[in-house]
Amino acid sequence: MPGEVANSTSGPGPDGPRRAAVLLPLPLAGAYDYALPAGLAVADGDYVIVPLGNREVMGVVWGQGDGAVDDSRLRPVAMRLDLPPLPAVSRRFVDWVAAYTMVPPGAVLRMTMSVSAALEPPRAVTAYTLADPMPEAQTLSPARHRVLAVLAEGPPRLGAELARDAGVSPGLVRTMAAAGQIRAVALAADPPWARPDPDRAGPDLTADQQAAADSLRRQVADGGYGATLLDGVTGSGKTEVYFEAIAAALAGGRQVLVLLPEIALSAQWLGRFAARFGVAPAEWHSDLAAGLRRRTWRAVLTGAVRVVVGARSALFLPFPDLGLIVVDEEHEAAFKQEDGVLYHARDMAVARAHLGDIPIILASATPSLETVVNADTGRYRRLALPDRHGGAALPAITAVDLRTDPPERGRFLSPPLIAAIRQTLEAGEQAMLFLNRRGYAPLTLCRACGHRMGCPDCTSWLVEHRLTRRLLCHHCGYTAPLPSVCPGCGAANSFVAVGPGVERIAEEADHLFPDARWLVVTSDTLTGPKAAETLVRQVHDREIDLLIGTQMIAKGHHFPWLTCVGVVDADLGLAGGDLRAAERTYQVLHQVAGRAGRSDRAGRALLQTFDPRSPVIEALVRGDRDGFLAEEAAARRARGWPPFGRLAALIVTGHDAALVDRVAADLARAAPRGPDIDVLGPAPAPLALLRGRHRRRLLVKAARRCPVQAHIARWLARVPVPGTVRVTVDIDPYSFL
DNA sequence: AGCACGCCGACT
DNA sequence: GTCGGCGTGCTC
Repeated sequence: MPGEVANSTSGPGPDGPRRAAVLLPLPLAGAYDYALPAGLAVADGDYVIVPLGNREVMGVVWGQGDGAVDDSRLRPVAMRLDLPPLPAVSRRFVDWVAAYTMVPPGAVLRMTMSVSAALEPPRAVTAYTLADPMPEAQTLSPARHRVLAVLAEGPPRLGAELARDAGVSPGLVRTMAAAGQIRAVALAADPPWARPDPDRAGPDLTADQQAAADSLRRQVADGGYGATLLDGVTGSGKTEVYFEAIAAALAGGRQVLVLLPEIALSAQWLGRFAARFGVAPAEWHSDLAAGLRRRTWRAVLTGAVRVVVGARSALFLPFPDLGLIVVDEEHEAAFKQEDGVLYHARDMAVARAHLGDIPIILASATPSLETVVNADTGRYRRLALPDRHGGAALPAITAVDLRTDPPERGRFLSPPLIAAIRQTLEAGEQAMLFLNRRGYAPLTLCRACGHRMGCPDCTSWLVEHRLTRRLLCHHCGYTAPLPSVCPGCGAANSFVAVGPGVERIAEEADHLFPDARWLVVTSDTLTGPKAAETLVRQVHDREIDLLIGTQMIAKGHHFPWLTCVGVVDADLGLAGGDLRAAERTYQVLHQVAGRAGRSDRAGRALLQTFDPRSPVIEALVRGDRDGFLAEEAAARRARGWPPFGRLAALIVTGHDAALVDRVAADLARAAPRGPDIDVLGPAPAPLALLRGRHRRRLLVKAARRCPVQAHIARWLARVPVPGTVRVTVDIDPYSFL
């Protein structure tokens, strides 16, 4: 109401100016207080523009202000934006995530507002329609006639569209408008969002799928918080099952969020969604075009968008009426954000569901141990889909012992694997070679002096990439051409490539199978949704015989003629001190193996390993996922590791190694210790030097019920840290680098 | 996050 | 002698 004075946020006293706390999307310690000018009424959640220093920034009203800053220092709120407020549940979520991850709330708010010009009103666009009066026909060229003919058929058209349909240049359209031969009109830029239709008939479900779908539908209809693990083997049709839960939420008039680990590779997912609901969902990910990003963000806030599918950042969209969250491939490490605000999107999604009092579905063929334990203890419900859709069998997995069946010297494919691929190709079927390492060789050394090519800014070797003829640091992106002489001794032609990357495997495959049409698939070669689409089509049309790739080829595409998968180095992920190394190796190898034989053709997978007796390899060969998880759970319980205990990492970084060491040592001395909490370290991080900054790590190990954040907050408060040294807290770390 | 203020090398 | 590199500190 214009001129209204009383409102929910003004404070504190009757004498001073009315004030409002405004949270800014910046890493400040908390909300700042601003004065409310007479006549401006604001409520919690309102988007406002406020002065900050010599600029103006957008923020969100966050309560009434605590009065800690003197009235005289207050600056006035510049304006309130004409937008629906940030919903209360989103505000509580921001505060909750900030407290949990130990970052300033403004840093979390930034993730809910990460839209350039999000708050500008929709930009009007120019469209064209027939002029009145019409120009005299005989004076016009054929091209101009075509423009008029297109416009005569219907509503005003956008310039680019009109030009395309009339087969003329966009310039001609503008020329005609300037000459008054057609008329320019302003149109609202935001066309309405198509609504997914929950009542369309879905695909036929098996009895198992139907039972699971019915159960999920009931839960969504009943509403309220509840987490469900949808545990289905590869190819069991999990997606179709949770689509029914989405349908139920849509039928109830609620919004839905689906989180996927890799939105770029989800063309097939989008196709299935469109088949079920008639239209595509709204997408949300980091490389959305600016205009679409702004439009999508606004439409989520106004409720015009009903379903969003996105990467982890979609979790922070301002849904006013979210009724269901689905996290697909919930075990994926890609859900852990590893820079900026360090959070795990799956865990935060569960918290979001809790705060919103709505159901959440976690889907996976190889669920994380965390989720499995939550299901076992009854915190989560479990719905199992044990059978492959259409009765297709899981591939037979065998281990190839590299000690008894070694490759030729200087090569990486063993005789049994070569034979299997040859057989597959001769049968006219497709094969895949998996190696989770980009480039040609992970290490380049000088045969003459032993010099190893390392990154100047990181503790890591430079990886040779033959496609680009360069050395590349996979940690910081440093790149340099391969030098002509050794920087250590000056010898020429002395470099040897040590170890394989996918490019080297491709070279070997090309030599072994000269007639096969092969393709290397990595993040270097598969750069966008377009490229992914092309790849899928090429494999589908059998223009490719052999795929060679990294993790990117492990993802859920169904290729009916792909019947043989070779894992070049099954031991690769097991090295290093990562507590989830075995679990992750199981998940990724299971997923890769599952690419083979998904239709009526039997598939097989061969794992090259130096340790076929390791629990991971044995479990994969036996197909004993649950046995593996039980063993893994027992081991972690015995050591008090997650999910039976809690971890947090402190990473101390700075340019001055000695100073970093001193701060890390000071922190260790002041560390909290007790029956429920212990601190290990400091140790140089495995990447002791990253992007030119020296790193030391401390690891906090605590009991499950220990309030780790409170301990860490008190701890950091009693250790002075110079400004040049940064201490980052990683709650529930996934990476130990 | 910006943006200004603050001290040390290559230019007119 | 200045221009400007980015390290450090502040923004209600």
